[in-house]
Amino acid sequence: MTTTTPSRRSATVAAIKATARRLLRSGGPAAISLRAIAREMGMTAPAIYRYFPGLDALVVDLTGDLFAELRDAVDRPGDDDPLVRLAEMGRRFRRWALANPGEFALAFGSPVPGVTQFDRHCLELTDGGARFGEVFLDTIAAVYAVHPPPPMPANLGDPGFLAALQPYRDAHGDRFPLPVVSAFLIGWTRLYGLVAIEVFGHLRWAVTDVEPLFEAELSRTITGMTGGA
Amino acid sequence: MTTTTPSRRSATVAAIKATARRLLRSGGPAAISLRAIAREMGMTAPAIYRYFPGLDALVVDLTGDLFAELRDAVDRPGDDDPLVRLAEMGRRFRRWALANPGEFALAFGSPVPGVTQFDRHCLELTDGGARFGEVFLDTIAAVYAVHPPPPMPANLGDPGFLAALQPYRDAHGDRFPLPVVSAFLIGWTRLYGLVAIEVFGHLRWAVTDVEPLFEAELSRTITGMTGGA
DNA sequence: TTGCTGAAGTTAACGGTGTTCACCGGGGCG
DNA sequence: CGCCCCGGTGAACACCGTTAACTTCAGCAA
Repeated sequence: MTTTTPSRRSATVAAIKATARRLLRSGGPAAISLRAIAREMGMTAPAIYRYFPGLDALVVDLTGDLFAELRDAVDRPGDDDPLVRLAEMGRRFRRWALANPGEFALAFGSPVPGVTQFDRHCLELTDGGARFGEVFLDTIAAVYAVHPPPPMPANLGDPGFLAALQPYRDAHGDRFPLPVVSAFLIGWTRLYGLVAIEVFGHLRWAVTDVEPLFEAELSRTITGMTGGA
Repeated sequence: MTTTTPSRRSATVAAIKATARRLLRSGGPAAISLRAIAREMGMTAPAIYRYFPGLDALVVDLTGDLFAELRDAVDRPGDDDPLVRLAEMGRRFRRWALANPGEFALAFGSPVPGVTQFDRHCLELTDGGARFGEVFLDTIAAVYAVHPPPPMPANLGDPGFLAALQPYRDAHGDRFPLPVVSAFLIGWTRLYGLVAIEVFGHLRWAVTDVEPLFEAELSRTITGMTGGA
């Protein structure tokens, strides 16, 4: 058990991830390569295997950090009306994604590369996704502590849907009532769609500035959470 | 001008794309490589350069085909109520995406690889995206020929938003009235979000079966197109 | 028939990638 | 002192895109 300084190892790990992050910022996810990282650090690529079992593991680890960073960037504890806070969280999410497109692509883009890492990827990042969703779930719960929840949409009260919620239940138990979960799923899906379609440029054939659409859809979603249709 | 059989060349082009498609189906977008294609065809990789200027061009070409195929898979000419037809188109889109995740990732996933091909990619596929959106625009126009359009959401009547619609206008002119465009943008964004989040597995931490959520959001969106909030 | 031309494919090579293996230097501990 | 093992190197293998030079061969013209 030669501990040396245990901080030395973790410092190198942090340096590796910082270098990977820099490559991600400048060249997108595909620019992250072990050899490029090692080159920038004045090392050789095999040395990184002392710290990570492979490139995939490094990327997954980095992505986990991104979820935490994004959670901090989005979370906005305050004593405002939770509805206002929720809207502001949506805007902060969009702002972070637009400012960090490569990071967004890593965390929320298309995985599907090799079927091999696909499962491992998802399993290890389940925690990140769940903890990220928690921030929104908390705020929506705060909303429904003030405003009455709207009537549940059809299909979302079925026992089949309740059974489909098993993964969520494993992560969060019964901490949130069903209307909160339902509102979260709808709101998060819309927010994801708006931001992903903008960051990935899939609406560039139609519109140059997505912000008006975003604001319209955001306010429509927020107001829909309290009794609207 | 030794034409030989001009069909021979186009047959080889088709064979190359078919092989690429097969690799895409079995191993995702990252599995498409010139060497693998050539290997499966009993050729060598440089031979493919007689037909495509490079891997990127091949992938872009293939993606263009996917847009056309998807348009055919989604389009449902019929004399039903256009609202019913629109809902069925949404379901067909989801079904196609779930059955062809790799293809969906190629057409609607995160680009962002190298900044180089990014622009070229988008420019060449603008046409595909626009022609694909056309199918939905047509149907929504048919909807509003029968049902009255809902009140325009805030922000989407601003002159700023009208100016932002320039790319759309370049592609489609003034063929569709503003409420049609507005309803399309909202509906398409929601549909994209629902399907992408499911295909990419970003909701697997919460839910095993997205279908109830999809159906709830779909019907909410469809009904919202005719006077609902 | 001969000869040219151009399309289609090959081999070899360069630089890039992840990953594995054998090796080695040096610091902490028994 | 001697051992061990952590962190690093170098070489190698297999894969990738891409380029250049070369061959092969069908088809047309003189």
